[in-house]
Amino acid sequence: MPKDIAQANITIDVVIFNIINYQLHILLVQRATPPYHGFHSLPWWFVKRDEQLQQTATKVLYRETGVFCDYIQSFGIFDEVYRDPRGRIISIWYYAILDDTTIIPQSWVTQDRASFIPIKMIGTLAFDHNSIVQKAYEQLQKDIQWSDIIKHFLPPYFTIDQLKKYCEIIYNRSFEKRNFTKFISKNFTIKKTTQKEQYVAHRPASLYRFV
Amino acid sequence: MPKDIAQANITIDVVIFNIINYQLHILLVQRATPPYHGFHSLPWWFVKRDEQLQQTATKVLYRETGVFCDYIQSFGIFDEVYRDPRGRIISIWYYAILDDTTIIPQSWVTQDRASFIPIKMIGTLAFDHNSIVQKAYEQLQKDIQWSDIIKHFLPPYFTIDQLKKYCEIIYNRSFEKRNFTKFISKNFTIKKTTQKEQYVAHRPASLYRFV
DNA sequence: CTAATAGTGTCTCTGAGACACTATCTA
DNA sequence: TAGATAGTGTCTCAGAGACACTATTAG
Repeated sequence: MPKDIAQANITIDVVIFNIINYQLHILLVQRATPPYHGFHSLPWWFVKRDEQLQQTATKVLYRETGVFCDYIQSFGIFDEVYRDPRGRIISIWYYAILDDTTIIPQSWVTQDRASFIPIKMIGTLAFDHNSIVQKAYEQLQKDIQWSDIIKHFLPPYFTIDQLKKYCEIIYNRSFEKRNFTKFISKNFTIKKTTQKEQYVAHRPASLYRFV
Repeated sequence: MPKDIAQANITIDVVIFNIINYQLHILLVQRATPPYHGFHSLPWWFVKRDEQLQQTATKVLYRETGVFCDYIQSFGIFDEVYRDPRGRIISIWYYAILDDTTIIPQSWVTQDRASFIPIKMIGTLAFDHNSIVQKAYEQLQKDIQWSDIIKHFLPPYFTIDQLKKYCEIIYNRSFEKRNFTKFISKNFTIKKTTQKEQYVAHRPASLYRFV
């Protein structure tokens, strides 16, 4: 093996999406040290010797939320040739989706000041994290067109109206009820259950689930 | 920095696409050493200390073809936790597009037995390279929907029929001439020139170019 | 003129968008 | 019954597909 091969440290940055109160949120951590002291940044960590990248991403998610999720996906790489004496660092970006019934434990595994911030309220982040968030959001919008990924935002049982609202949030546009119903019954593999929503002061909607 | 952080070597694997004689080809190299001795594999190389990943990808392309191209794009990562004493290796996948007028120099920079193989003729490749090629092809098809990437396959001046045939090759389906004309004039930024194709025994078609 | 492909007119069909209607539940 | 949302019927419009037509070149 040639002598001048890069020996890089690898870090995983994770953009964690969650829809709370019908608003798209992202998990951010407040930095306690320079640089960018006090600024929000994406949660990240180093890949350890015997870890797959995906494992590290899962661990970063767990460390900040106390939960695991079933959808975590790589969407890009950032490589800057550092002159840092500690060596070169390569960042690999992941995004993860949490469904809105996930209960985030109150006591985090770490002491990081992590919180979900509405994506529309995000200010200036540390490093180039604003552009990473933007790229993750664009990737999410693209990926959702090719699959059933939207289901990872939803609880196991949901109403058509809820699915419609979640789609509207991700796509940042509105859909007409009738046309939306026609679209999903043609393009999604969802199934009507015999159950109905409860505690509503009107005709209750049927609950559906992904099959 | 913690002690148990992965110090990985990074390699770049490149899937080089080219349309030759109206067939989609991929550049493959015949392996001269075990493992998979004699099998075809994708061209690859290590990232050097002071190189950006993209630079390495460009160099891999140059080394095998003697040319540079203006479209080269990352589309995935492969990480296996090697127990190899030389250390961990992470592979980053790129795909590149060459246009069909590119003259590939006869004497390669390296002595690798590199050749363009029609994608439909590819047999069993070394390692998991069959699945990488498949992923690259899928990514190419997706990316082309969002942009003018098809132009990188084409010479600077081309006819509508040529553009149509190239689209048919990438999408692996046929288009109807009239509808295709309507589609591209609405969705592509191409411009008719005053030039016409030459040496044809029939009405010559106008030449177009991307703007 | 003929042969061949370039390039266009227009009908159909499918699916998104718009909007009004009926259905079914609680209070 | 009133109020509210669930769920459906159907018209319109834009774009893809199909197909036949006219245009223009070489020989």
